[in-house]
Order: sequence, then C-alpha cells, then structure tokens
Amino acid sequence: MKIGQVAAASGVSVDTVRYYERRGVIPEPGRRPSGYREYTAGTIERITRARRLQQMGFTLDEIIDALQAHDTGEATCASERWRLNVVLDRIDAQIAELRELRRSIHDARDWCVTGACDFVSPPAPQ
Amino acid sequence: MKIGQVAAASGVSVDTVRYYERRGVIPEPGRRPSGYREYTAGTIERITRARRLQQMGFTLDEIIDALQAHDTGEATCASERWRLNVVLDRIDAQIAELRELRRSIHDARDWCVTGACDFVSPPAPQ
DNA sequence: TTAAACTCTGGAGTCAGGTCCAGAGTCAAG
DNA sequence: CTTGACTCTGGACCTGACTCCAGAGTTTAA
Repeated sequence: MKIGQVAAASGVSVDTVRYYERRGVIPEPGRRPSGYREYTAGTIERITRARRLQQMGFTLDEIIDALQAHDTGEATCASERWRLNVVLDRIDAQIAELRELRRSIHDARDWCVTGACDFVSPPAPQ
Repeated sequence: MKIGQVAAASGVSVDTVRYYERRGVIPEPGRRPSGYREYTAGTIERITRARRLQQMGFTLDEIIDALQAHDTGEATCASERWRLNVVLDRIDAQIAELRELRRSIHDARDWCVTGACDFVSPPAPQ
C-alpha cells in the first residue's frame, strides 16, 4: 500500500505520515525498488491509535511512549492508568488556569456594569 | 529613563520591551544622541496595562487593539465589554474542549477498572 | 504512449510570545 | 581613567505538531 492510501485511510495527510515516521510514531516501512514506501494495514491501525490518544490530550512524545510500551508488552493496567493520570492532571491544571482567567474577565466585565468601564486603565477598582 | 529601568519597573525583560516596541504595544521612544532609548514613566504604565490584559487572556494583537482604542478615545463601555466578551468566549470554548478531553480520559480510566485496561488498542469497548 | 496523479528528499515555514546571541559602543561610579 | 554594567542591532532560536516547497522520478489509467 502506498503512502497516499495510508494517509487517506487513517485520516491524516501524507506529510503527517512521513512526519510520524520521522518522529517514531510509526516504524520505517519497507521500500519498493523505486524508493516508494510500502505499507501494510497495520500502519493504518497504528496511526488511528495514535490519533485517538492525541484526541485524548496525549502529546506525541507520550503517544510514542505509550505505543512502545504496548509493542513490547510492558503495558500493565497500572502503567496505563498512570499514563492516563499524567494527562488528566495536565488537563485539570489547564482547566484550573482557564477558570482563573475566566474569573478575571468576568470581574472586569462587572466593572462595566458598575460604571467603571475602563478595564484597560486602573490596576483594580476598589 | 533607560530600557533596563523600564523593564525592571514593569516586570518584564529588556528583550520583551524591545519586542513590544517592534510589535507596536508601546510607541517608539525617543533616543539619546548615543542611540539609547529614552523612556518616560508612561511606558511603564503602558506595559503594566498590557501585562494585565495578557493575564486576562488577551492576545498581543488584541492588546494592541485595545490600547489603541483607548489612546484614541474610541473606547466606550459597549466596545470594552465587546472586547472582554471575545476573550471570554474563547476561554469558554477552550474550557469546553478540555472538559471533553477530560471525559474521554476518564472513560478510558474506567475501562481499567472494568478489566479492559488497554486504552491504546480498541476503538471503543462496547 | 502519454499525461495525470502520485511519491521522493531535505529543508524551510507556520503559529505566539518571546529569548538569546555576538560584537560593538556607552554610561556611571570610584 | 578605568572598569564593570548597561545598551545597541539584526537575526537566529525555542516549543509542538505539523505543512509546504521545488525539482526530480514513478505509477497507472486511458
């Protein structure tokens, strides 16, 4: 199977497939005599898995690590849960940070209502 | 006042002050005969304002725009509220997105509990 | 057989918001 | 007057995950 088919089947661009190869998400494929990469169906599945992890908030490095643990059979229930927790903690931290922002924006908007519209100028209205 | 003093007083680096000048957050300052930038206290206040907006989640472009409206006296209660709403909407969208991630991670972790530990492999356990 | 569509490589560009650098010149305290 | 701290410029570099490019070679359907 050529790279274009793999890309189409896994919903990414051809450039992304090559990028994943460079990064180590997918192994180096075989080559035709012409130099064209020759893939098997397993690659589509691997990319699909990587994408699923990405949609869960995993970074590429974490994905590479998770897939590798999976490949070598090192993945246990505990290790998988640990991986998930790392991501979960990061997401929670990001949410907390955004909530802070939200609150400060909200406060500034309230000054508007109380007549102190100019959120650009004052350090903070008392 | 020299750039180092402005930087220290407003809590940013010297490089950042120059970067803000390039971006248009602060106006081009006067120069000494030697070429050194010569600032007035107003610059410190302007950087402080910019930083406050940044802490609220404004992008630099939005900050430039807000400060400019402020400079020209175009800023009204309605326009300021509108600016705040743009940022608030973006933050809310980001929070919503992160909540989605959080849910998917949480679900995956639950599979662990139900014995279907391998979150890397299956499309989704039924 | 020919033309369109595909693939190859390596490297550069994208986004944001800075940070860091060398090499030269300037300022201020002692 | 010296010395150490400061400032100047322009451009490269950083993170992350791609995306795009030119110019050359390959494949495949008609």
